[in-house]
Formats: sequence, C-alpha cells, structure tokens
Amino acid sequence: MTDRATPNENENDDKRPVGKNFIRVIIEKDIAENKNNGRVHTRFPPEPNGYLHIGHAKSICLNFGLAKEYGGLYNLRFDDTNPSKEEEEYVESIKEDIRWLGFDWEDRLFYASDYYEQLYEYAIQLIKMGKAYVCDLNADQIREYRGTLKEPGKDSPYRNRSVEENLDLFERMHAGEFDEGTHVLRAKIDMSSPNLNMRDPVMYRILKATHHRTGDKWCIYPMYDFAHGQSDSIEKVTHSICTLEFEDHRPLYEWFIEQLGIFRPQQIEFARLNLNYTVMSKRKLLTLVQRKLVSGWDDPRMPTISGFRRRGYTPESIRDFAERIGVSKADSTVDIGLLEHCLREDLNKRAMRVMGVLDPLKVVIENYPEGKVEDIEAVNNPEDESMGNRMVPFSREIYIERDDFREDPPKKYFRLSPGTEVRLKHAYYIRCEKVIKDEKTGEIIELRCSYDPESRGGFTPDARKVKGTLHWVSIPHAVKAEVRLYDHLFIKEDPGQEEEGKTFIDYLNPHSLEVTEGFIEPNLASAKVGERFQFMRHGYFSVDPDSKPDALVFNRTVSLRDSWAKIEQKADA
RNA sequence: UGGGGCGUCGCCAAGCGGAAAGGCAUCGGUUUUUGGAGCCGACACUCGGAGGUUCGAAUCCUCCCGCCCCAGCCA
Repeated sequence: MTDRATPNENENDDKRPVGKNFIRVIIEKDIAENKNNGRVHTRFPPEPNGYLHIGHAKSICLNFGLAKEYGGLYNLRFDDTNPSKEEEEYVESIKEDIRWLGFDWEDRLFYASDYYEQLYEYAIQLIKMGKAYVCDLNADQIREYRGTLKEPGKDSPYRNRSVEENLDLFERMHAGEFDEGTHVLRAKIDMSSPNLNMRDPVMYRILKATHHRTGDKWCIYPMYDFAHGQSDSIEKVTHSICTLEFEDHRPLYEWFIEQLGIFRPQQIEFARLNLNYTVMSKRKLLTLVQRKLVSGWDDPRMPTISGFRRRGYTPESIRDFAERIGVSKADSTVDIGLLEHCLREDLNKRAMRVMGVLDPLKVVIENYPEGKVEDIEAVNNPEDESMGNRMVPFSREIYIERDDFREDPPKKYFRLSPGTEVRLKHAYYIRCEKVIKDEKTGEIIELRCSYDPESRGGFTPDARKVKGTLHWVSIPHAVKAEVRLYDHLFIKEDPGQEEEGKTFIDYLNPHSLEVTEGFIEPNLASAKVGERFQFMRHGYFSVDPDSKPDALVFNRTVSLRDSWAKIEQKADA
C-alpha cells in the first residue's frame, strides 16, 4: 500500500510454522477416517450485541484458520436470537473487524434468524413427538421448579398437556395472543437430570421486540440453546468449535439433533482467552463505553479488535499471536507482553524509521553557521534496504530528548552530559560545552554544544568511538504533533477479580493515556491516517483518525524494549 | 454434599508407557550510527500430592488436594 508505513492488510496467507493442538489432532483423525467424506467445515457464530475483542480474534483464527488449513470452508453466522440486545451497528462492526483480520467468508454469511421458519418447524415436530410442551409457569416458578445444584427439580404441572393442546397453545404464542412471560415452550427431558441444562430447558419465549432483521414478523424467539446446534446442523458444519462453558450444553444439543434426526456436527470446546491488565467480558467492555470511561469501542486502550486497529496493531501480529498462544482446555491468562512481542516483531521489519522528540530540550550548536541548513541522508529501515533513504534537514538549533541529557550522569549513562561527546543519528558528533538554566527555577532550558565538522554522517576519520547515539529534530523544520501515549487500561493484573467492596472500575489506570506535544521530522507532515512508523528509540506510532491536515495525532502503538530503563529501575530499587 | 471440565518452568504450551519440544519473560555474552533489532548461551533431575501397576510412568490404576463452569424466559 505504501512504502513508508505498513498498512499492508492482505488476505491472510500466513505461512508460519503451526503447532500441534488437540483440535488439529481431532480433525486430522476425522479426515483420516473419512468422517463427513473428509470434509472440514467450521463457523464463527458471534451474537451482534457488542464489538469483537481479542478473545474473539482467537476464536476466528481458530475456526477460520483451521478450515483454511485443511482445505475446508468457514461460515460467518450471527446468532441473533435475542432482539432486545442486538443491533445492526454490531453486525457491521463485526464484519469489518473480521475482514480486517484477513478472513473472507465469501458468500457464506448467515444468520440464525435465517432459520426461524425451520426452527419453528422443528419445534412443532418435537411437540408432535410429545417431546416439547407449552408451560404456563412464570420465570420465578420455573426457577423454583428447576431445583438446585444438588436437589433434583420437579415436573411442571403443565408437563403432560396433550399434543393437541400444546400445538394450539404454541400456535397462539406464535400468533401473539399472549403477553411476554406468560408462556414458554419447553423440551420434555428430565427434571431430575444432574445436568441442569437437561431439566426441561426453555426452547421458545415470547418477546415482543423488533428484530434488527426480521422486524416485527415474530413475537416468539428461539433460545440460543434451541437455535445454535440446529443452525450448525443446517449449515452442515462438521466441527463446531466453541468455548468451555458450553460443554454442559453439548448433551442438550445432541438430544435435539437426535430427536430431530438431522445432521450431527461435532462440538469441540476450548478455553477462552484471558489477557492480563485488561478485561474481556462484553458486559464490562460495554460498561466502559457507556460510562464514557473510554472514548468508545475503538478506544486504543480497549482490547477490542477495533481498539487494536486504531492503536496501530497489524492483523498479521494478531494472527501470529493467536497461533503462538495455542489452544487447550486449561483456563489461562496470557501475558500481554506476548502480544506486544508479536507486534514489535512484525513492525520491526516493516515500519519506516523516523525521528521525533517527545520531551524537547533545546540545543544550540555554537560553531555551526547560523542560517545554514544541510540535508542529511537517513536510512528508512536498516532491516529492509528496499525501503530506501530519505533526507532530513539539520541546522544550528535542534531539539533532543530531555532524558538524553544528565548534568550529573549516573554510572553507565552514555548519553549527553557536560563535556561528553555523542552522535546525533545520521548527522554529527556533538559535545556539550555549557548548560543554561532558568535563574529562578534552576531548570535546564538550553544546552550549548559544539560539533565536529569531520563527523558528518556519524563517524570520524580518526574512527573515535562515542557511546551514545541520540535522535534529534531541527527546530526550524520541526513539525508539531499531538502524541498519545498509552499504558495498560488497568493497574491490576486481573481486574476481573474484584476485591471486597470494589469493582473492576476501581482498578482503572489513571495514567493509561498521557497526551503530549511532540516535534517530528518534516517528512511526516504528509503522513496519512493509519500509517505506522518507528519513532527511533521510542517505539511504534500510528496516525490516529483524529488527525487533521495540519494537526497530526499519533498513537503510540507499543514502545521499543528499553534495556536502559531496566538498568535504571534496578539501580533505583 | 449434584454434574461437567482442568492441573507440565514466572506466563502460554507440546507430550498419549521408553525416559521433559517450542514461544514469551528473565539472566549472561556478542554485535550494533536505534541502550532497538540480530546472533550465541543459560533457564523443569521433574510433570498438583500420595500410593500402586511395570524392567521402565508426566503418560496406566486408586485415593486425595486445588482451580474453573452450570440453578437467564442471556449467549
């Protein structure tokens, strides 16, 4: 797309080495045994009631990745069975996020609501078989009748209605004759089952809500448990991959499939992804958005796919992450550091290097001619020669990073200090001659330095060494930009684990966003939204959509590893 | 005290009776015009615990311990 940054969002054709995991083992065995004629067909079944997060990305990469890997097909199906919580905005965002991640479902976009008619027929079939009945108990009563974890439930007084009466009542539910909450259709299974899901689960409930796709056509809606399994069956999904909490529902799905005598997909459960220093539940993310604790679903601090996208993450790095974390059935919390590693590894090879000073300290090079400007040649990416070079203006007055100077340097500090010499990246060696301070505050406001004209390009004929190399920007040429520095959204590793009297909101990191004004080299004046750069010695940054032509806004996607910061921290400790 | 799962290095995760892969993190060294990147090396005598079977067990058996999920007309 561009040679200066890297938004090279291609269709996913990753050729990374893949690891064994229990799902691949199952699929390979099925193929070897020619189960389903060797067909592999998966699906990703989101409910359009929120934005997708990195945990969904794991599921997408798994479901879609596996199908691609084994030459199969994958569907995108919205499980839209609860009109009161679902919205069109969410289906659009979900489609956009999946496309961005690099997956194309082609013509296989489905909705559980596509099957409402068929599902209704299935329900009638079960009623006729004497396997389902209309129950007049209210929600509280149903709960009471269900029993508890250790006590069996008891039969509903409506459990033995005749087929004719059930048919009539269900038809009248369908026709809108009853109010919400007055009747439900239940499966007649076993009120004493140790698996609560089998204690005559609700199949249909009355909901007089407008559905985002079917409008007001229906006033009864199937429960997820009555829709999901059959939807997979209708789509001839061979491997129905879902998360652990549905393991208990599998016997129910299989019961429906068996009663109905329809195609039986194989359900396989895996552990959902948790990341430290963030939350992953849709409910909590919604709370953050609704209470305006973040700027929106795509706030760069959110663990949503749209948040990572805006932050500057690449789809490649997220796919790589999904592969590296593996899949298993053990509850786990992955270190956010791994995600950051995947991003750095990707961007290191692709991002153009530029110089930007985020906390400026003025430097005047006293022996450099006033008014003189030189164009200094700079390498765009030492990891990729094909990215070429560019010219950066150099002059008598420059900014360096305030942290790159210490009047009283600690041991092993090899940046600038009084009397020492450092290299200005790509330019010249300079030596600090004088420190100018504010008379009142004592704050250092300017450095007077000298340069060695022989050192142009950053090395000298006598080959003398300097220990430090600093980035810089010429003051008269510098472009101002807003820079947003992000940190973890939460200060606690597991914000979901709420202590007595606290909620996850109490663990928000007050410093998760720091906005500063930086000075960047003029080459960046024309940077486009979404472009990514490495600000040398700082990290990777991308241009935020809030940018205006003369008011660029950069997001720090991730900082560079900083071994000096580590050394200093240790010294402090 | 019901049912369903899970416990291998700080964090993920292979392993499926022949004797602990890999990645991240960490720590050394090397290299470097990013204290970045790269390169080299170190990093579980041990697999939640205890018994048992076996020539041999993380892998099989028994018991115990710990953690997660289920009592929505949510998904």
